[in-house]
Amino acid sequence: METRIEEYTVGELAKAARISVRTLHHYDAIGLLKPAHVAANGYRLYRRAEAERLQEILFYRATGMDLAQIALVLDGGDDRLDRLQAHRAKLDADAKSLAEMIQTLDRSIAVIKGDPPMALEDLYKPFAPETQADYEAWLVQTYGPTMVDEIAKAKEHLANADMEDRIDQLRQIETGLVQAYQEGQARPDALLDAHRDWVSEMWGNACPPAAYGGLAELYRNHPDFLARYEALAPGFSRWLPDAMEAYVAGLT
Amino acid sequence: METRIEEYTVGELAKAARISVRTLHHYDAIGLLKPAHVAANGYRLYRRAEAERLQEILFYRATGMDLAQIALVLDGGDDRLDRLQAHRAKLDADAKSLAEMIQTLDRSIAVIKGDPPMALEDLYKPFAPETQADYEAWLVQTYGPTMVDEIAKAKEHLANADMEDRIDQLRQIETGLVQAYQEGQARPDALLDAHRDWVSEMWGNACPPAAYGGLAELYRNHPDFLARYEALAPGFSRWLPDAMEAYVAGLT
DNA sequence: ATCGGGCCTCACGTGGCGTGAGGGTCAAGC
DNA sequence: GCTTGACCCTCACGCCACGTGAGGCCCGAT
Repeated sequence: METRIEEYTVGELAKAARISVRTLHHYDAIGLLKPAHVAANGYRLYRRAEAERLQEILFYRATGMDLAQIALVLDGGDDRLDRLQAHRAKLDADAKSLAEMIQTLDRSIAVIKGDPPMALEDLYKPFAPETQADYEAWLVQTYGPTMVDEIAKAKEHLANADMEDRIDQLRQIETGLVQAYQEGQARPDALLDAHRDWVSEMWGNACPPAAYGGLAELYRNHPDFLARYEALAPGFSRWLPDAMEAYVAGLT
Repeated sequence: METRIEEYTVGELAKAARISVRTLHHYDAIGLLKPAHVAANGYRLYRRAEAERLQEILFYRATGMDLAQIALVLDGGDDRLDRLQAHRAKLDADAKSLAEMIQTLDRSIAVIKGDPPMALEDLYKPFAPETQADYEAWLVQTYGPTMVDEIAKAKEHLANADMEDRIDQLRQIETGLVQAYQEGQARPDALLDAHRDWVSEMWGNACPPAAYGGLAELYRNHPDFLARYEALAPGFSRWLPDAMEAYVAGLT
């Protein structure tokens, strides 16, 4: 009873690792995992070294790494750590955009369900809790802390009764903008003037073009605004920031 | 001066929507967005209705929805809400698996950096904070609250000095298992007997086969365990749960 | 000799486009 | 009226990680 060297066929290895035979063929084809040798009949034969390498491959695959990167991590030189951290950064970015998608979708679902689409009052009085943080971060980064303080002061001047009036004004401006969008107007500059004035008053009588452009960016990316403007008319949430930026560009 | 009906060519629409012409061709090809009509020269011509539909498409695309689903959401009947919620559920699942990937990868990076790979003491004394929650949730779901209480009681009997001894024992068992793995042993039953005994004592002298199998599942999925066992030997983190389950299956 | 279950090599399909190749169309300037 | 350059068109292959046959060889058991 002679002891053969321990070797696995594709089927055996695939079963042990709970993957498909095709996957092993694929890894062979792209050079990621070659069999220890190929028998005369063409059969691929793997040994323990290959089985271990396969497990490593699957471990990294389970973290979402693509096969080319896995090959580099396993065979590359000293920069394993760099590559892993690069991958880690990518996962972070993915997680971030996923979180944004979820928020946007949630708002949309709420709107369709008939829940009030995040009342204007909440968006602007002064700003919703989550919105507030993003918004202030952006303000500070762009204009420094002074601006934020000024806005805070300006807001205190607005009594509640005033606020309702102002919200009504904004609603009218927005209705006009939606009409402009639906009629296909290219440059609703008069309405945007009014909008910028409105924002300006909210910000303590200052809204330089760059700030208005920044606000466009905020509208484009923030789930609360996105869902609210999308609810006004399909496509409006994407049109408005574009129009705002075109308007800013036109302010010579 | 006759007023032509407002129409956009592919290039104009693409530029306005900040997408590529190819994308419009693609949407036409799959029937997601057809031009209002095609001119005699073969040019695609879009009107405002199509422009709005495009904006809707892009809005949903930005939430990660695939084109077939978008078509259903836009053209389908009353089940818009269902489809949106189904998509929402998928995003949740994605987010969950992404979070697991990130944790696993983080542990691995920490190990490579030379940080202690999450000390055994922390994993088992009694359990790390995060691990604890998952673990208890699983225990409760599987065995009911009684079991959890019993384990808590059993743990109190273990003084700190005892604990160090026990950790040493576990380390020896694990070293043996790693050897078994690297030598390609198919059924390291004796070692797994020892391991189950060890676990059993931790759990107040009870570790039925099903519970041991459940532990295998925990090892297979939990980032802390994954990274720790992967650190012992490449591939070991995947081999061990398999071996544990085979062992359980063999307990007739 | 036959049968069932491996193993092999093509080779196309998936999704959402990118990126040419090769060729018609249109407004403007000469 | 002719050229130029910026549009437009239709194929058609490439990407990534395999799934899923199709068609055929190999091997041990009956």
